[in-house]
Amino acid sequence: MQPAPEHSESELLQFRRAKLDELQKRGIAAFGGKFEVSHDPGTLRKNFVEGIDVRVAGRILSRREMGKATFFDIGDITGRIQCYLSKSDVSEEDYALFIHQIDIGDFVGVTGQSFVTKKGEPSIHVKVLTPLSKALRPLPDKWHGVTDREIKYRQRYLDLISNDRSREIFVTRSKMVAEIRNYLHGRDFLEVETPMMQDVPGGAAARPFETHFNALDQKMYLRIAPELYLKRLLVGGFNRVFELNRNFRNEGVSRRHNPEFTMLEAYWAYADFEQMADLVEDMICHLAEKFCGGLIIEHKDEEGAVTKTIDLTRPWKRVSYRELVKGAAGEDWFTLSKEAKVERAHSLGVHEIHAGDEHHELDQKAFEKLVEEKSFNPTFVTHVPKELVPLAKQNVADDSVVDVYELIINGQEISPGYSELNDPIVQRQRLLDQAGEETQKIDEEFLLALEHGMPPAGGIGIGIDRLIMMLTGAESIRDVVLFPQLKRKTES
RNA sequence: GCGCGGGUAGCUCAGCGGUAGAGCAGUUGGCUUUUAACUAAUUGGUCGAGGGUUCGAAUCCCUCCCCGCGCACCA
Repeated sequence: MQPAPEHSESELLQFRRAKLDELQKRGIAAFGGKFEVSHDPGTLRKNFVEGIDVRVAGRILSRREMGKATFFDIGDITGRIQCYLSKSDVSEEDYALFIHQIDIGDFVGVTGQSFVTKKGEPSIHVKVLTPLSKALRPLPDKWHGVTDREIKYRQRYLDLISNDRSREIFVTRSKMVAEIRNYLHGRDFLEVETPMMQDVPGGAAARPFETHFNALDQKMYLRIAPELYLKRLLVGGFNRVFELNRNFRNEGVSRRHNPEFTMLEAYWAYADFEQMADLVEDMICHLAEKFCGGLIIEHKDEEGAVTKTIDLTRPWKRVSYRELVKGAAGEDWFTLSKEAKVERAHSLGVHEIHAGDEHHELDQKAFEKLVEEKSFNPTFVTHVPKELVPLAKQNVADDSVVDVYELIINGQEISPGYSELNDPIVQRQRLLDQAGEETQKIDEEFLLALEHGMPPAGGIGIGIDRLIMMLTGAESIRDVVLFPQLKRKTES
């Protein structure tokens, strides 16, 4: 891509260009090549050993010039380490080169010895400094970093360079995702990849993104869920299987929604939703203990004050949907007329509710506003009305509800779990009932697979982004997604 | 899509009808254990874009663009 055309290049950029020219004039590779490193900057500082030879590379993040000597910090995603360069160690010419041609923001390699300064700072006494890459633009404010949300998201690299907190979140996310895979592999789940481009977008109720397959001249959709393919694998004999990857939903963006989001789905043959709840509870606690220092998760604001505390101590509450709604909206809620429900909701401060809706929609609205958004500690909501969940088994004792849980933590749904519906005849009818109102196509290939026999199974989905938000205390999904979707920035 | 808030130097922000400001970064110096180093001097702006009101607009009005928050759709 070409750099954006500018009326007149700012002085800042001109100086850096001039420095680049000077380096090249002297035959120094401004954009260097291989540099063998013995340590990463942050790793060296963490496991510091004094008096050893080291070769470390990184970006210059700050510097403190003191005449004939200079301290500077180099760093990367692992952290930073201080370097000390003295005029007496290098030639006058080289020292001047460092002062005048090397900037904060440049990548350099340092060769030298580890030592500790008077003030106790682990440092590298630099003997050779190797320019590795010239930065033609300056870094954000060294103290405040980038705070402009738009720059944070559009130029995430600047956020990562300058904000410790962002760096920590994304490193933690990566480790958590790896640990989730380990956890499932350790329980003999096989990871698979199923189509992201689908002919019939199924497995959830959501508007899909559309695309076109030129070679076949056919409309395709980005998947809204992998569920119907993973169930085909249950039919095929994969008795423990999972997929951890992206879903796409063509809907609004918000603090809790990114149109592409990461979902874990796992299916376990011969299990039921309660066994899946045990699995999820154990897995999330495992992550919290491994990465968050325990089961008490504190969310903090900018100043470090605790704004929210989530207690993951087991066992987690398991309560039926109706009990929760009754507890929040009144014991008589389910006996009320539509109008009475709306009136009751208004009196409880819920105004986004309309008498024109079906009863189950009114119930769901009351649930979302009065229960879900106010539940921070984990709650497995069980016995959910069947209208809301067409792919789960109906309860034997009460066929108006399904054998599922919906796990609520941090005021959001983090994970649903089902006893999966494996009766092809009932499944067809349930899909038809839903398709009627949503005008969705039926995935006949999926039903064909079910007709060949799918073992009874438990299944889960876990919204990974929201899970990471909950565990890291991020307030917005954009703080746990490296490159969140933003509107195209037009010339103006 | 609707409502509210925001967009000023590379970054963080102040200014809110009367000559465009500060800190950091940058530039030129001083300083060989500093760490938001210190210190002297100094450069840097189509005030998001376009239109209007006014003697005069970063500031008031209109339209548009982008970001954030809330609502709606949804996980």
